[in-house]
Amino acid sequence: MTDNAASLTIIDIARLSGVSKSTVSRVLSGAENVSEEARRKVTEAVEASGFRRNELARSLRSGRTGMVGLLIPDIANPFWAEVARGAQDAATEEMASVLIFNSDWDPERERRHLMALTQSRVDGAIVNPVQNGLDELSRSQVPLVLIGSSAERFPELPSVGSDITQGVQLGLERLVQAGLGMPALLVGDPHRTARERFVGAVREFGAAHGWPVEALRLQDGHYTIEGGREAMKRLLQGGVPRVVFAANDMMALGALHAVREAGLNCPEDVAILGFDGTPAAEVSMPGLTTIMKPSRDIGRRAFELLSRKIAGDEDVPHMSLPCSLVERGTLPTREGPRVVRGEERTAT
Amino acid sequence: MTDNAASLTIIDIARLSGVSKSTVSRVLSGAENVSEEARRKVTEAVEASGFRRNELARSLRSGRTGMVGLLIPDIANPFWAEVARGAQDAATEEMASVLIFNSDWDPERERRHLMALTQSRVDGAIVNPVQNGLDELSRSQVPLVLIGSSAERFPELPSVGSDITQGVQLGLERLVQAGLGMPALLVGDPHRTARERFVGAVREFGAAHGWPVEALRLQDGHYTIEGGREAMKRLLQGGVPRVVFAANDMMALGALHAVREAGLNCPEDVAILGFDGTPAAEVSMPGLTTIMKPSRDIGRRAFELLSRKIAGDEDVPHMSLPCSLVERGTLPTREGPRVVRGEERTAT
DNA sequence: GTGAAAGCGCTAACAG
DNA sequence: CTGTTAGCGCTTTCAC
Repeated sequence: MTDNAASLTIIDIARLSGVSKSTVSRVLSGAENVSEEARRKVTEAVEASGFRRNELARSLRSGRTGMVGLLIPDIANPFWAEVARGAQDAATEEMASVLIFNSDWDPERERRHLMALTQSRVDGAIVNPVQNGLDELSRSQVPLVLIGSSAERFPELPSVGSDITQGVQLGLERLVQAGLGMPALLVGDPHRTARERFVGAVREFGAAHGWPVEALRLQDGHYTIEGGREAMKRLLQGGVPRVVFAANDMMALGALHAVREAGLNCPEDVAILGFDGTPAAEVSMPGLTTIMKPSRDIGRRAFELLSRKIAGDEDVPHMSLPCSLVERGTLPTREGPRVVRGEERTAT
Repeated sequence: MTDNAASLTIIDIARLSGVSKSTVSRVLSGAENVSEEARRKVTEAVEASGFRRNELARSLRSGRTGMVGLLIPDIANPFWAEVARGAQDAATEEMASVLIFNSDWDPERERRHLMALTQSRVDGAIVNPVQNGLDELSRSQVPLVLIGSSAERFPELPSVGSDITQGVQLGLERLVQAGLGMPALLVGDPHRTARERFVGAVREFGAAHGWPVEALRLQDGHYTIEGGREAMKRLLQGGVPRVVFAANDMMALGALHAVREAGLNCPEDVAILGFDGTPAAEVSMPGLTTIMKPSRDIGRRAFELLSRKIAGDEDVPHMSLPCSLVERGTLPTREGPRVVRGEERTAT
């Protein structure tokens, strides 16, 4: 094996195997119309020399890089890490790779990374938009798939998100089965569309089940453990609720702390249901029962949709992936731990 | 602004601004020897047309892609996600981007991704090696920086890791300050070099402090919550230790569960110290006091070293980054919560 | 200071 | 089936 295999070109291989560079190219890209003889000679030369085709040149010529961009708020956030992993898995299967950028929920960074993306000539991009003006990308013709609830602001673009309405229903049904009534709600940032969706779904379900929704108790708080603990404390001051449903796991975990600190027991005195599916929810005592968002699947499906769009498919749909219920210890027991899933929905 | 700005080339800009494409290229790459007049005209044309230079063509010509590869076991693992984030942050500052691949600790996958990396002509790569044969990459001349404790198998390559000896000392010093004696140890996979390092550091410290190290209690278990819980149960059967030091946070968390289940209190009856710094350790009750590995910094420094190596620096060092102590609730209190840091070390 | 010309390594017609 | 011939869009001598 040659040592500086890196600098070998297809011309060297052509010389080594006594054919033209076109033939080498054909063999390399697995074309059919090549004689066995030629294929063998080329293959041998390639293996003997350790040659690797220069993907850069190939991309320049073919216009395809085999790379897609992924623009998310923060890879260090477990939810987004799962999404990224899903996208990578799908990409790997199609021999593609993923370029990841973090926006930190900052429109300016988002804009800059969007530019970097288009310049590096990715074949397409998956983005969780934090701003309204997606001009940069939509103008630059890069095939795009949106992820997350904020995607709804761009109905013209394909998207995949979690079906939070279905998730809420799943949780609420679990509550009625356990004989619990309407939960008090712990919710986060009032500006996110996710919050409205969450509360709306609870109201709807409640109305359909004869709950006194006008008396629904809502406590706002910051989207963190501390925020959840404090919101729960405030809630407790207005009377101990039999069950609380938090819009995210961190707040639910904080609520669990607050319940304990108030000298109450979970799930005996107050039951808690979370929403997210963060790994951290597994380690609390008791473990948090929660509605899990299909994070990894979101990434995977987003890549698949993007793939279709890159291939020229005109009407790539909006997808809503079902949440699942993961039973741990913060709700009164039913028949033991299990996972309930919903069905995937697609709309164009 | 033109609509299909994507398909514009530097020749179009040349025509639009009435200069040659060489001049356009010069302006674009910020060369000095260009008249103000020309620079202005080109700049205007670029802005008016929304032109974006094709990085692919640039890369092909210049041999630089501005991309580095990052090959880690699993981006969905919080530790590696932090490492990735650190590398990305550093990369962004230098206008570079990061291509992430997951090996899942599988040598075969590692090999395949390594090949993909070299073919996409990244400028260099940061890898956590899972196998001994790094032939693929080392042969292919791609600048490389290793991360993680397994990096030591390749002394010829620059690397950055966490100083686990220092981390262990930090924890142990904290124990003696709290008046606690030699801890029982909860350790994971016997084959990883990390384990030996951990135990070795405890023995060394113990010997220096007159501990009866020959009586050191060691309990093996799987590197998970469940594994920790079971290992702790076994340990408990041989007598309740005053304090246990787990080689990783998941096991420590499991131990916490086991202690509770045995009707004991933490930290009153048995104190627990973890090692890792996973976010999940924050949510237990009490929160886990632990030694935190400098994960994000590892990623950042690795990128910086790689950058030097790409720039042609011949003697890029091995780096050992200090761990820090994060106080939460599983050790008897001292003066309240705080973080203690160590110092960074470099060796060539 | 500027333009012309020659590629970077590969793919894709187009003839044979 | 195979070789020849043009480029992909850009950078980079090399003259002027």
